[in-house]
Amino acid sequence: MLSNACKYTIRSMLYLALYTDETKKIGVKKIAEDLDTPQPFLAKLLQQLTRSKLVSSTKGPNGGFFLSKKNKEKSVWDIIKSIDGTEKFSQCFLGLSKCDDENPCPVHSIVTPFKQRILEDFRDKTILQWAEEIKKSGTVLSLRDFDAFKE
Amino acid sequence: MLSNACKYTIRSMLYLALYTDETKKIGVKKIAEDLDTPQPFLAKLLQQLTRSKLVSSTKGPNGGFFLSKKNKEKSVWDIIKSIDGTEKFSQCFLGLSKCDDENPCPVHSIVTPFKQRILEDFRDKTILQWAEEIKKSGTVLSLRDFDAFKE
DNA sequence: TAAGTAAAAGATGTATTTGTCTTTTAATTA
DNA sequence: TAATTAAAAGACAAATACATCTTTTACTTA
Repeated sequence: MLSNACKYTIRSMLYLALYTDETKKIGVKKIAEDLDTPQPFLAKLLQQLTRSKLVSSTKGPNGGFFLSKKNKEKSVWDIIKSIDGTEKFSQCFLGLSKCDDENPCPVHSIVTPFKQRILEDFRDKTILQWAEEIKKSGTVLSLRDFDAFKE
Repeated sequence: MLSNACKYTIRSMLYLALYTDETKKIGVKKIAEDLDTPQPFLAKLLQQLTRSKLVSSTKGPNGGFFLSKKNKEKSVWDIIKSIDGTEKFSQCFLGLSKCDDENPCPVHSIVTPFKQRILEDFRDKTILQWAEEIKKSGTVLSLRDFDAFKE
C-alpha cells in the first residue's frame, strides 16, 4: 500500500515531531542512523518534503532538519500526497477496473470500511497528534537503540 | 498490497472458475483479451500457477487453461503464496520493525482487524465460492465487454 | 573573511517488477 | 505421420523503485 520511501518519510516526520523544533535541529546522518534507513536515500526524501513545505531545514553548522509549529500541524495524508500520490487509495484491492457499491468485488465490503477508517486518521489527525500517541504508547520507531539527544 | 501480477492471476482464476472445466478450456490469448491484461505476461503467470498445481492446462488443438474440480477448491491465499509470497501480510503497515499489540504503531488497531478479516476470506473461501459470489453480484472482471463462450 | 558544516541538486548505479519475443515441446486431427 | 495448435521455457527489454555518489550552495562561527 505504501512504498518504502513513504514509510521512511512518515517515520522521519514522527521522529522530527518528537525530537526537533525551531531551536533543536537534527542532521540526516543522525536521523538515518536512528531510524535505520539508507542515509542518502532519506536525504533525497527529506529534501522533497522540504520543497513541499512539510519539513523545515537550515544549512551549515548546527543546521539540519526540523519541524516548525506549522509543520507539525500537517497530516500524514500530506506526506503520502507528496511522496506516493493517492491513486492507490482509490483503486480496487483486486485491481478490477469497475468496482463500487453497485458492482462490488469479492472483498469490497471488507476493504471499503477499512480504507475510510484509515483515511480519517491520515487526513484528520496532525503529525503532532500522531507523535503524542506514540510517546504515550511507547512505540519504537526503529529496532536500533537510539538517544535523540545524544551527540 | 498485492502486485499487478497477483491481481492478474486472481482475476484469471476467477474467470477460469466461471467459464472453464475439464471439458471446456480457454487459451491465454482469449483470457488476456477478455481480462484486458498483457498477454505474454499473463502466460508466464499461468504457467507458474500450473507448476504450482493451481491451474490445469493441455497443449495442442482445443487445448488451453482450465480449472479442474480440485483446482476450484483452492483458495486465493494459495494464489498469493505462489505469486507474491505472504510477507507483506505480516509486516507493519508503516514499516516499523517492532509493531505488535504491546507496541502498536499509530494505525495498528485499525490495520490488524482488517488483515484478520480479509485473511479469513483469502484462506477459508474456495475459488469456487468467490466465483459464485461474483456471478450473484454481477461483478465485472474487466471493463472490456466479452463473451466467454464466443469463438 | 576564511574554514567548516550541512543541506540542495544532479548524475549515476542497482534491483525488482513488469512486460515481450523466440524457440521448444506436447497434443490433436486430418 | 504431417500439419496445426497451444502451452512451456528461457532469453531479452523497459519501467520503476530503491539507493548512492559527487559537486554546489548556503549558513555559522572563529
